[in-house]
Amino acid sequence: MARRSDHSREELREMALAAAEKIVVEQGYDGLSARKVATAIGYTVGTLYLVFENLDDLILHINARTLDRLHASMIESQAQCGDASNCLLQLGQVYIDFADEDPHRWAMVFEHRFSEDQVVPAWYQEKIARMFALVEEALEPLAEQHTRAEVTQASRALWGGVHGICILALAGNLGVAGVDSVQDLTQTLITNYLRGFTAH
Amino acid sequence: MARRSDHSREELREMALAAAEKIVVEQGYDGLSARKVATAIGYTVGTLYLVFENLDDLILHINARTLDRLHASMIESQAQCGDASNCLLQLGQVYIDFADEDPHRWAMVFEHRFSEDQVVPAWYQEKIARMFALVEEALEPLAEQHTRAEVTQASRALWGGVHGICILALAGNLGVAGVDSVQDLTQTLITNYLRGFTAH
DNA sequence: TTATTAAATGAACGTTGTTCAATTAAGGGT
DNA sequence: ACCCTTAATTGAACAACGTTCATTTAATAA
Repeated sequence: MARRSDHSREELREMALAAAEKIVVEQGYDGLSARKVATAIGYTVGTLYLVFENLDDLILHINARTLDRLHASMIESQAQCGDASNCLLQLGQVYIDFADEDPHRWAMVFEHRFSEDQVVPAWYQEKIARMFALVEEALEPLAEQHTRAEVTQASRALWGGVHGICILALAGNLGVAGVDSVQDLTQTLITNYLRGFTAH
Repeated sequence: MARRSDHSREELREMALAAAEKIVVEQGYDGLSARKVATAIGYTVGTLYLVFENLDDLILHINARTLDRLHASMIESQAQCGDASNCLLQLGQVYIDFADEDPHRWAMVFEHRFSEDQVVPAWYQEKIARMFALVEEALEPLAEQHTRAEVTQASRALWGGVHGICILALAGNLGVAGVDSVQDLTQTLITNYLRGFTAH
């Protein structure tokens, strides 16, 4: 039934995503364009639009992969991390390392604004929620004195905080240089926050 | 000596900035274009480039204004804010309110990435540093047990944190709706952080 | 061998940032 | 009153962008 196809639709998607990721990693978001991706996989622009709705759709799927890798790293760090406090510190470290090692891909997840009419699909939102769930889980052992709602609240506040340090540092707005300084800031935030959170 | 000038260079800059701000406020960063600004002030594109180096330069100056207004709001909130802890809580509230009331202008300050070769001028960096200095000042009374360097560190961690909540909430990544929830999160972060910071 | 049909193309459209030769008009000199 | 100088302003031009879709290509079924 299939006509003229060197690659299936699914193969095409995979090739396009891989090529696009390569461009983003090397040249940042601004370096990405439909024609560049198409050329990189040996096809023309038109073909790209048979496989993705538009560029935002492509970016959404790249971001989904990035979030998957980030989540995997975070999960891995929780395998044997000691006490609850240490587990949270490790989550922070993994998060900062991840952003530092692949700033362009990370930036695209958290800085790219999708066009307002485009709805961010539920399965994508879930990938973000998953990250916070991990923090919430790590926070649980320290929260005997708190309700469930308070723990949810705390995980959002704490992780929003870690994220903020990360984003300001990467943009060069924190007046700090080097990953180590950013790690220090993050550890400071987490440590002090937890001390406050667990104080009776 | 002056030839054909309905407006001086300085007037032109002012008009362009005002028009561009209007566009950003109403349509967001994506709605901004050199031609739109030029049309809005009754000139053509070319003229805009006599007065600004390029679009990034224009945006930099809009952002500078935004930072000035933000700084003024933060200063004002510190006039009579009670004890140190309350002063910091007020700073947080002002920050969130500011972002909430003018999300497009705020987003352009913290989400627009300037092209990498372009150097962000010192006077601009200073406007960012000024904000952190304010936090540091408010933190001072609570820091008897800490060195100067630790207070600087703490102000960056804390304000990075507030910023992170703000940015995630505005992007809709925190699963919360309404300014009040964001204010709650911020207050949670500041309160717990301070409790940890001041614990002996 | 031909007809069918899906795959792939690439020209076209409207938009973008940016440049710069060409044009315009105001003031001073005669 | 005239021209000439000179700064102010223009707008056509360029390359690149996202997106669309009539057209072409080629693999299969008949």
